[in-house]
Parts: sequence; structure tokens; C-alpha cells
Amino acid sequence: MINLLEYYQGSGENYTSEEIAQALLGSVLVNETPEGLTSGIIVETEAYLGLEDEAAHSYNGRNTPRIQAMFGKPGTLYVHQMHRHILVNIVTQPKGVPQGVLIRALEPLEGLELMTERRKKTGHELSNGPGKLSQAMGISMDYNLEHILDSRLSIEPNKRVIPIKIQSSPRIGIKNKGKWTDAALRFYVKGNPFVSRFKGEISETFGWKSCRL
DNA sequence: TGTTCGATGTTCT
DNA sequence: GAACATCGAACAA
Repeated sequence: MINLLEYYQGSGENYTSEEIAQALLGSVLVNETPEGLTSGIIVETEAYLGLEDEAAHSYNGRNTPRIQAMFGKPGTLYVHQMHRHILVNIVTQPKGVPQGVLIRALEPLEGLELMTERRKKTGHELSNGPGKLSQAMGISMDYNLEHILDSRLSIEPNKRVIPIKIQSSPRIGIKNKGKWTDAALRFYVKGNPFVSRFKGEISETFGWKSCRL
């Protein structure tokens, strides 16, 4: 089991972005704002593999002001806007290696009322997509370039649930990118209804081993 | 249950 | 001017 917080502190361990993407499933993301605290369990992620990945913003070493954060150290937040929506990534590789993991969906845990107010939706519509979870948690472009260990957005050190089964699939919305369109770089918790475009049977435990938090 | 289309900011052609 | 790591409303059947 990868200890993410140690990794983000700079433990010197070496993990691939795919490994980090899977280790994030079951971790608890917390955001503190003046309006209140919201948190949720990560249920879906996607890995973006920097230089060679044609689907990544940092493909081929492209480095513009917008994607500066991708070149930061592990745990740096890369927050960008897609149409009207905010998307959150966490950098996975040492400084200068532009790889990251996109957080795509959360199972809400705390601050449900605040999330409902922000989203004007309920149930799985609160956070079953990358733009939706940012709105539910109140994450804005201000978070770009901050570090997960030194930000209003953090990972709970003492809470963690374990997925029964991690599924992988091609990433969502990647078209005309050769082999990268089909690469299985999306990871999600099987049977959890907060996964975007969820289909199939809802697991009794929402896909988590044994107890909930 | 499915497809289409508009909003909107940054980047590249 | 077009493309895009999205979302939700509007529409068709």
C-alpha cells in the first residue's frame, strides 16, 4: 500500500503515475472554505503521462503559463478551466516531469448540505464528474500551483478505505490521440455509483472492503 | 435512452 | 478561427 502523504512530502520513493492514480482511490479529499468544510472519497481518477502522452496538456514538453504547475514537485495542484468548469490534477512525478492525475469523481462524505447548495443537485449528481466535484467542493483557479500539503485542499492522513476491485478503462473525452485514445489510464472503484457515466450494479458497500469510514 | 448543441478561456494554427 | 481532460438543457423517438 502506497503512503501518499509520505510520497508528497518527498520520501524519495518512486511510483508510476498509474500507481499513484490507483492509490488515490479510497483516499479522502478535504476542502476548507469560509462557507464550511466539505470532503469526499476519491472514486475515479485518470493518469496523464506528460511528454509522450498526446492527450496531456504537457505533451512534447509544451510549457505555457497555464500548465506551469505540471512541472512542479509531486503533490502540486494543477487546476485548469475546461469550458466553464474547473478540473483538478495532482502532480505525480519529480519536479520537471509533467505527469499528473486528474480527480474525476468523489463519494461525498462531509458537508453534504453545502455541496447541495453549491450544485443545486442531489445524490450522485453532486460529484460524479471532474467539473461537478470542483463546484461541489468550492475549488477555484486560485488553488493552481498550491501544494496538497500546504493548501486549503488536503488529503485526510488518517482516513482511508480500500476498493474491492479497481476497474480500468480508456479515458473520457480523449479523441483522435492515436494509441492514447484507447490506453487504459482511467481507474475507478467497481460498483460505486458516484463514478461518472456509471452503469451496472451498485455494490452493497459501494465497492469498498469491509467497513465504511 | 439517445444525440445535439451552446457556453467559454486558453492555446495553437 | 478551431480545438478542447465538460456539463446540462433541449430535443427526437
